Amino acid sequence: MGVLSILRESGIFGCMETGSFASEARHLGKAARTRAKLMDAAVGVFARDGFEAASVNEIARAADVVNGTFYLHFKDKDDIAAAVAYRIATDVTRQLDAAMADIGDAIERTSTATRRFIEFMSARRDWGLALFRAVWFFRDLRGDVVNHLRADLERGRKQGAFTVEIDNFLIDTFASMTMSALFARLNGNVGADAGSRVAELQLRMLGVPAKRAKAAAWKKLPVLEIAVGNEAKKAGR
Amino acid sequence: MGVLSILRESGIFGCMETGSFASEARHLGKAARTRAKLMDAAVGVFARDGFEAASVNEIARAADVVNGTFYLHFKDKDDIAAAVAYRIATDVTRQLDAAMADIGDAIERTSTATRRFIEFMSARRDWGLALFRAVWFFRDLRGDVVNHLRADLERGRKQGAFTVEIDNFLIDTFASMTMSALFARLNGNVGADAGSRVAELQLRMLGVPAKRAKAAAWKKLPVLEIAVGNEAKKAGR
Amino acid sequence: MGVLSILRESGIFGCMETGSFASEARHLGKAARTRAKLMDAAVGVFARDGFEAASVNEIARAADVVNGTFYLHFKDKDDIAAAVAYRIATDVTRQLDAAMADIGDAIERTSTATRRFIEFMSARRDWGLALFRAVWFFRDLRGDVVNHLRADLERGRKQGAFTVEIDNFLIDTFASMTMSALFARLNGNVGADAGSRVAELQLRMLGVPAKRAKAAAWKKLPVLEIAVGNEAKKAGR
Amino acid sequence: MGVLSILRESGIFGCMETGSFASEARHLGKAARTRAKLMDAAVGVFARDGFEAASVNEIARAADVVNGTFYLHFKDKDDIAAAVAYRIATDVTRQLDAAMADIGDAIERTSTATRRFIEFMSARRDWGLALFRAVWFFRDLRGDVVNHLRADLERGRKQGAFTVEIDNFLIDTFASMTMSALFARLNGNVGADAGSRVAELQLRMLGVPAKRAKAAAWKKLPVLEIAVGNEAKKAGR
DNA sequence: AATGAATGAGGCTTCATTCAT
DNA sequence: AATGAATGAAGCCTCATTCAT
Repeated sequence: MGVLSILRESGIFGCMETGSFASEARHLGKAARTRAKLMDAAVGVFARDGFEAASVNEIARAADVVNGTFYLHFKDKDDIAAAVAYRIATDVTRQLDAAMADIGDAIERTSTATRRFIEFMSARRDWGLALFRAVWFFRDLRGDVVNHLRADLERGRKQGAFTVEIDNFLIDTFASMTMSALFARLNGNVGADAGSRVAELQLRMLGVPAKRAKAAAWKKLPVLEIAVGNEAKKAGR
Repeated sequence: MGVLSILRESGIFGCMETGSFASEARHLGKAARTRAKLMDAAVGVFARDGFEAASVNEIARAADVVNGTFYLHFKDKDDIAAAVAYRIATDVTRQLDAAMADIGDAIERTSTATRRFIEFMSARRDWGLALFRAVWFFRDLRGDVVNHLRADLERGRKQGAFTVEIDNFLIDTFASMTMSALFARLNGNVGADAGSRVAELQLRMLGVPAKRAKAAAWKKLPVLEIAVGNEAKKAGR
Repeated sequence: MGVLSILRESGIFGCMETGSFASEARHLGKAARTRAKLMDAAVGVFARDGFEAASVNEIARAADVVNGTFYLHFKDKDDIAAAVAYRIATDVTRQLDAAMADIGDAIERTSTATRRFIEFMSARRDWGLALFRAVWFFRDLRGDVVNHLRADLERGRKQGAFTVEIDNFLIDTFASMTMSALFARLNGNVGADAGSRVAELQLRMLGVPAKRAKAAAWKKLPVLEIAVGNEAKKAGR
Repeated sequence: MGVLSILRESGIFGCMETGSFASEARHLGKAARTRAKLMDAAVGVFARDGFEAASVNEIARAADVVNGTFYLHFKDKDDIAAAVAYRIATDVTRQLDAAMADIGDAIERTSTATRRFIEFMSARRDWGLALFRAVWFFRDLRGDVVNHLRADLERGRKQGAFTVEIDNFLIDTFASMTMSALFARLNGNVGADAGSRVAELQLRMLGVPAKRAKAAAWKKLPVLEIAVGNEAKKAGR
């Protein structure tokens, strides 16, 4: 079974009408469902208005509960933002892990991480935009993701594939390139190849020869094959 | 006269007590002086509190005028932000132009632009932080600066120094790397070599051979030489 | 049996962990026990936060039941306050009655009532503080206690011991002196002799000669003697 | 000229329609007038609802300004309460001082202070009720008044007129008697002789012989003579 | 030009109370 | 009997904006 089918089964690339959190909480208690509704609403409002401009009232309204209900579930705006950030970080990390479980080569891993991250976050438009509008409050998201990234970069360094020093500065630079590409993608300033484009640039920056960089960054990801294929569907479920 | 001396005479690297805008407006009418005071105050407040959290009252208080006076000069917070952004963009552009007036080589120009920009914005800590805290409202700042950048990148492409396609996506990526380095610098996460470090990475990304990239990015900038000596003026370039 | 042993057996001077009301309701139905738990909690919260600042939610939390349960037992905060006040008034009256059953002399009765009241309410710190923090809502408490007081004062008047007119104004004044002493005691502004001190002042005010007033107010109360001795039991009644 | 005529001329016993603070601020700036209006309104609301139940919104409404205006003049409810308490304390102290300037005998001073205080506070019904409903927040009021009281009591002790020890406990008891009488007066439970009645009781308590106590407490205060007489006006000064 | 008092909308938060389970 | 989620009114406070002086 291919990578994307995993994603698919997890419901992540499914329809978003009811909100990702809410649909996961469908079978939980009432409180959990309301909490999830609020979190979905918060993501939406953060995405639309940005974190600062978002108001608790607005989040509650978007979640279709009265404002008082909000405080039954969260202490304040920071609280729900932290909850959302944590959930997104967890989800992203889990998905990337799954998507890259069987890739050993550092060059492949590095470019795949960038491409999958952008793919994933643009599929969940609200998440991506919320990230975009509230970067500073989604700081936590960085932790895990960055740790994985660092590991891959260091592996590449040891394998001799990358010729730059791996430190926080490099990682920040690398990450900001990915973010910039994601934002361009979300804003419609670039097509579906945003991931490949930026991945290629990143590899070049790291010291990968141009040719190899292009090959790795544009290599078809198993995903696509599975997405269209027939036997995939069988395998799908 | 050398590059830095231009910067110096412009008062930019001097002390900031009275605020950059106010000191420039010293000889203008009272209205212009108040307007400048407000703009300086706004930069400071944006830098300290971020754009969203900044309040008109706070800006007025920081400018030492009553709140009502604000509205004599600006329509609202967005208005003053735009004015500030425009002035900063103009200043930055002018300074970079001056600093790079006599550099012909695209590789040199590109890396110098990045390094000077970071140098300049970290010297004017408030400007940098305001940019940092209010990126979205300083969007306009991009316009001019980006145009110059595009010109240099295309020149490099034509000269055969750069081997990537120059389009908006590349420019965004390039700019986000510079920004990321500036922010790291302002936050104290990296030393004074932030400019060189990121410039080297940018050149590698653009296709400049590692050795050449390192040489260009870390080359001593004429600045210092020019600042002290007389013959430096000759040596300047 | 002596006076204090009555107090002791009633559990009043014992430890307060479970709350006075709750421990009395130990053998009643579940509803009664919950009601008692709520009343104990209410006293505690009134004592800590004052009546106005106390919230139904807080009382319920302190009683370890959910907020909805409160309304099964009381209409609102006033309702539970009234219930608490009634119970406290009843208890106090009962205890004072018991403690003074065998005292005939009006001077003795008057000073003993004041001293016992202060002793009793400072032993039950929560009750005293609740009284202190919610005087206006414990108005009802006055009724019974005041009636007894009036009887003693009038008796003293008839016996010729007191030389002032006994009316509501005098009783209010007398009561406010006792209260003031209790509050000073609860606040730690005066020691265990608060009762004797104020009783002496009250007797002087009523017209009792200074010497006699001092003697009556500072006379050792039977309590202690009775509490330990055996013959005390005889003396008891 | 007699004491009361001073009070009268000061406008204090005059009509209260516009509020004591506001009428004093009539000739000050707009801000001061609004501030005074708010303080008058606050006294009224405290008197009606008590301090805890009073809301900033309600005070603003009573002062006929919008709620936002409140915060232009006071930080919060505590702030205005402190301002009001300070003003009342100052006024009361000043009036009592004036009313007792020429009394030397401690017995006279003590009973006059009590009687004047009650007279003064019941004339300013709102002040008295506010004191009544918000004792804890008018703590500051005690400071000055109590210091004067202490001085008079100690003077009496030294003169041999009082035979009790003068300490905080006694002063608290004494003050609570005065308060109790004031409250009875405000509630209509006692007539205009409340001051004399309680003053007599206080003197007895302090050790003044019954006869002397009665004489001092019920002695006509110059006020009354002046209020009615003609020659008083001459004598006034 | 500037002042600064006033406005009123809107955000945050708590809490008494109800109601379906 | 008890639960606990939800409600919505009401209180607190800030702030952009206006306006008379």
